[in-house]
Amino acid sequence: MVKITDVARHAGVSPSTVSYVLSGKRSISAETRQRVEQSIRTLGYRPHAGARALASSRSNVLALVMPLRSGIHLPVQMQFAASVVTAARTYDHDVLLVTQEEGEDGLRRVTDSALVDGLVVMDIQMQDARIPLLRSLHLPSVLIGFPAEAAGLTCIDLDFTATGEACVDHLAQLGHRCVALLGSPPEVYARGTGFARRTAAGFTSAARRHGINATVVPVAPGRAAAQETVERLLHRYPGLSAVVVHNEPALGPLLEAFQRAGMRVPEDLSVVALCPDELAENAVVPVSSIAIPAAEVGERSVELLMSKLARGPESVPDATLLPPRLTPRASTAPRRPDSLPTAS
Amino acid sequence: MVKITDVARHAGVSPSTVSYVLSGKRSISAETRQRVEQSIRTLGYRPHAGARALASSRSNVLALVMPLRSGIHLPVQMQFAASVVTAARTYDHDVLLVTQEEGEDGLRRVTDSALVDGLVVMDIQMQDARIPLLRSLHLPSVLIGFPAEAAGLTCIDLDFTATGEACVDHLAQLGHRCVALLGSPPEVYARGTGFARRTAAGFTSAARRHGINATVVPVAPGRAAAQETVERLLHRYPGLSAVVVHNEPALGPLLEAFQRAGMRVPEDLSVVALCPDELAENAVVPVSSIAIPAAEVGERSVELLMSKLARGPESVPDATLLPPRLTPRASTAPRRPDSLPTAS
DNA sequence: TTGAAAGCGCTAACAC
DNA sequence: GTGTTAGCGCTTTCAA
Repeated sequence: MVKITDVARHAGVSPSTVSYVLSGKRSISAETRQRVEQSIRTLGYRPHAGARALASSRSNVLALVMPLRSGIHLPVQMQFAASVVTAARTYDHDVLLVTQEEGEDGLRRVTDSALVDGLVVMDIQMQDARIPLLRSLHLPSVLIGFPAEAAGLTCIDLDFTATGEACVDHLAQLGHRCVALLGSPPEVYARGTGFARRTAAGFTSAARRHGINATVVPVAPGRAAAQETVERLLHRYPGLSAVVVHNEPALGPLLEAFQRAGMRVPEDLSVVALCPDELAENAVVPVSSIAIPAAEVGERSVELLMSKLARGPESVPDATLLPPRLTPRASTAPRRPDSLPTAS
Repeated sequence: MVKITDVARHAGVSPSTVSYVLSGKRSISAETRQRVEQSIRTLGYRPHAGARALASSRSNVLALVMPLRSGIHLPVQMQFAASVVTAARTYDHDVLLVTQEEGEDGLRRVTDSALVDGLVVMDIQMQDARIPLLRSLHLPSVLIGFPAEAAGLTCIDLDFTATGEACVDHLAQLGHRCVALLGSPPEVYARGTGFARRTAAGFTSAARRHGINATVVPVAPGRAAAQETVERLLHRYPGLSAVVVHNEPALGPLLEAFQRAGMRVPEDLSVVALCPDELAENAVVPVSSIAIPAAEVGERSVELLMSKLARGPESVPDATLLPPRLTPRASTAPRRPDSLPTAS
């Protein structure tokens, strides 16, 4: 194994100079730098990670805590992991994979042993058992998603309020005057789950702004529930010409139910969904949609973490909300003049 | 931070004793051990990973090299990653995520810097550019899949020969006497790709053993090609009553083509596929299938790596082939007596 | 069965 | 702008 003293000898300098050339933590004359860099290259020197970590109390590794069991959203998760790894490499860091299942012990372990310099924690729940630990840690962390009590934590996610608004804006622009948000199961709203409420709030306020008739309807799981929801909805709002679906597993069943009710998409009904692009593209009718920007979330979360690492926790905002991007597909079209909404 | 000397003092022993209690590398009197373990617990001691790595030249981390871009097989990949991480934890190791895209440089980096003790490399190609490097490395590695030249490497994968055989055995048992293997695109066979050839070999030899009429047909990509392949096949083998599909993307189109040709599954045609369970379950007709045993591959690959680490490279076989497990679903049924094969 | 002490390879004062 | 050197916290001889 070639070590720093070998490089130093080869370049005719001291070990510290080699170290400083590598870290850039003090100025080095151009010619010395050249010589050292050349020696590093010809000797194929790579600093010993453990030694470096011990001496500098920096491992240059960050933990990515993610659910590895969950069967849903895999493409999104992978995209996310990929962008975290890629972004980390950009900052000369590696990524240690920690499973959600290890829970707080996992965090403790990688943290107490100084294995990692910081944490990116995915899949944050409203009431997340790890939050207190994360708060007490002296290591910086970035959370994907917002817990109920987010003050003092660095969180990042899609801006769901803006997302709800964007959906309505899109539909309003197409002339729709009566819209519904088909959302999560009732208990999700009851629980006060953040993203569901925020989407609904954005949806509602944008509708008000546009002077549009709007309603929010929870959708219980299952094909039957979807069918029933649609029937009731159409009965109650005969003028309905557009819906926003914020309930991934229900998207297919809902589309089917509308079709069965004689509503063609997009001729009779425009549909916007909040779901992964893959799902939207492969629906019976390709669905206009807004997806969680997984790659961007990953990249930004690493940037936030690196900033905290380099410039302290005050250097980043508590919350960063990524703007939604709506991809128009075949499921949204201008409202047909004959499908006027009934007076609200 | 609590360090080993703190524990030593607290327990009234020397640092080395604490170290030995932790590593078990020399015998400790029961009462000393008790005392030390108690001190460790009350102080919440966790060895510093870097210091340990430096002193012992073992990082207790292994690299998982996987493709993070690929859009296919995600569930399988995730399952695999999950089982690698879980198995690694079993051996008190952590997992560093390295992307396929980093290629040989990535391997060099984590390897030369002593970041990891060994490597699990997924998605090995027949002609894999990383093989020479992997060979020259002094670190142990385990490859998922078999390259063209596998001698001296530790490789693990599903036993594709046995898989081809198992499919035929299943069909023969159901009374089928004329079967076809609908395989990969022609160029895959031309390239001599290992798993494709091995499956075909197993298929053919089992058919011979059973005295069954068998043919192997490559399937080009695309819906049209599938349709054409089916038409030609049925024309040429009017007595065909069962097929094995070893071509994931073609499965759907092939099923459709058979249906269009008037062959109902399983009444007129039994179908076995080699694909992820998820795909098999969600096909038009749930398809009897053999899946790559991702979780098992992951677990076993870690076991192999740990064995090489602990007992040397000679302690493990070069090749480990996992036995196929066929899951019967609705797509296979006894041959109908009236659909007798024509004399071959 | 246990302790003392010499490093492991690097970084970061401190000195010039 | 560069060199000297004292650790970083642990493991592992060597010695008892």
